[in-house]
Amino acid sequence: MTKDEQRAPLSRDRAIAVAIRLADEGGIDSLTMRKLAKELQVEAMSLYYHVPNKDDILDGMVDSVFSQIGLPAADTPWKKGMRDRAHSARNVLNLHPWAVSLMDSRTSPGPGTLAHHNAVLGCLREGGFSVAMAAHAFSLLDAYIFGFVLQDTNLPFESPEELQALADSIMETFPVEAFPHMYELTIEHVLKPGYNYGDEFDYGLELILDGLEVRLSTAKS
Amino acid sequence: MTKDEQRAPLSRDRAIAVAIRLADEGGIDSLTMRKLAKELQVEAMSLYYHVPNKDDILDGMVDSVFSQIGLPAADTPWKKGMRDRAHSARNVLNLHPWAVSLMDSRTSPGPGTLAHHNAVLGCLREGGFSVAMAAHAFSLLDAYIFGFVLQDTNLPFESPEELQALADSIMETFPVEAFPHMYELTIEHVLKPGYNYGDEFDYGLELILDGLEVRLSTAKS
DNA sequence: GTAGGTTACCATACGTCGTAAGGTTGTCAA
DNA sequence: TTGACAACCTTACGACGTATGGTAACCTAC
Repeated sequence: MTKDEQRAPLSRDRAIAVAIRLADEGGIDSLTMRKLAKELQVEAMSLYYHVPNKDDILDGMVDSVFSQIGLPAADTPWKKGMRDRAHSARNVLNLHPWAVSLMDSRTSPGPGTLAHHNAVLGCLREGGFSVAMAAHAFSLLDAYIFGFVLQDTNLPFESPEELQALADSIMETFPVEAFPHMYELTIEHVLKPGYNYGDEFDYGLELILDGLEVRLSTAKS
Repeated sequence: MTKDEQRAPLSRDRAIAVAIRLADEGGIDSLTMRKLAKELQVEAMSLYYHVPNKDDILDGMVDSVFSQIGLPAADTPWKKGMRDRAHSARNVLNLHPWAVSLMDSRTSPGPGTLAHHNAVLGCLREGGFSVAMAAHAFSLLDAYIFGFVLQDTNLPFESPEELQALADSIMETFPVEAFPHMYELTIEHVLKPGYNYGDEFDYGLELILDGLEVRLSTAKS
C-alpha cells in the first residue's frame, strides 16, 4: 500500500467471510492462509494479528454457516418448524458443502451454533415434547440432516452423464453378477431420466416427522 | 537392510492395514507418508512403488473399513437385517472415527463398499421392498447411521468431566438467559449421571425401522 | 511539536508435508 | 556373464502453517 486506493481494514469477520467464499469456490483444501491473505490484499502473517491460527478461522466459518440456517420461531407448530429448518439447513449446507465435513474436528461451538440449537429445542418444547423426547428428536433430525447432506454432497457424480460414466467404469472393473442388486438399482432407478438423489431427502424427513408425531402422542396419552 | 532380520515385503494391503492402525491411534491428520513408511521400516518414497499417491491409501482405508461392517445374509428378515447392520456399522465406525469424514472427498467406491451396498439392497428386496422403496430405505438408513456417527465421534467431550467443563466454559462466555433451552437440556438431561449420547442411536433407529414398516405395508395393500 | 506507546501490517525463516526425478541394489533368465 | 526388471532409496522442490522479530502510521501527554 503505497499510494493507491484504500483496502478495507482487516478483521476476523472479514477474513472469515472471504474464507467462506474461497472455500465455496475451490473447496476447503484450497483454502490456505496465503491465498486468503492475497484475496484480502495483505500478507499471510497479517492475518495472525486478528486470529490466533487457522483453526480459529475454520471455527468461524462453521459458526457463520450455522447462523445462516433459518431458525423456527418459538411459536411455530413443531412439525412445520422442524420441516422448515431441515430444508433450510439442507439448502445452506448445499451452498457450503465443506461445512459438514468441517464440523468434524471443530470443538467449541460458537454463538451461531448455540442459538440454532436453542431455537430448535425451544420449538420442540413448545410443541409438547418432554426434555428427553426433545433430545431424541433433536439427535435424530440432526443426524439425518447432516448425514444426508454428507452423502449428497459427496456423491462421486454431479450430472447424469458423470453418473453414467461412473456406472460404466465400475461395470468395467467388476462383473455385473458380482453386485446384482446394485445393478438392478442402477438400471431401473438411478439411471432413469429425472432421477435426482436429493429428492430422497423429503421421503426420509417426512417419515421421521411422522414417527416423532406418533411417539409424541403415545407418550402423552 | 544389511544383514539383520527380514521385514515383511511391502504391499498396498500392508500399507493400508498399517495406515488404519496409525489413524486409529493418532487421528487421520497424524497419518503422513513418512510416518507410515517408518512404521513399515521403509523410506517414504518406497511406498510409491506400490501405490500411486496418498489418496489411494485413503481410498483403501475407507474400503477396508466398509468391508468390516457385517453384511446381512440375503434371507435375513429385513428389519433384523437392517438393525444388525446399523449396529455393526456404528461399532465399526466408532473404532475408526476418521472413516466417516474420510468418506467425504473419496470418489471411487472399492469392492468392499460395493459388496456392502449390494447386500443391503438384497436384504431389502427380499423383504418385499420395491426398487424405489429400497432406494428410499437405503438412503434414509445410511444418512441416519453416518450422520449419527459423525455427530457422536465429534462431540467435543468424551467423559462426563469434560462435558461439565465444556458446559462451564460456555456458561462463562454467554449468559444463561441467552440460550435457556440449551441450559434446560444440559441441566436436566445431559449432565444427569448415566447420560450417554450414544444411547440415542437406538431410539432413532427403531423409529426409522418402524416407519419403514408402516410405509412398506401401506404400499403393499 | 515531539517522545513514547500502541495498532496494524510485513519479511524472513523453520520444520513438515506430498511427491517428482533419478539413482542403487538384488534376483533371475538367457 | 550379462542385462533386464523389481523393489527400495536419496535428494530435492514447492507449498503449507506459523514463530520471531521487524516497521510504519497513528494517538496521546507534556
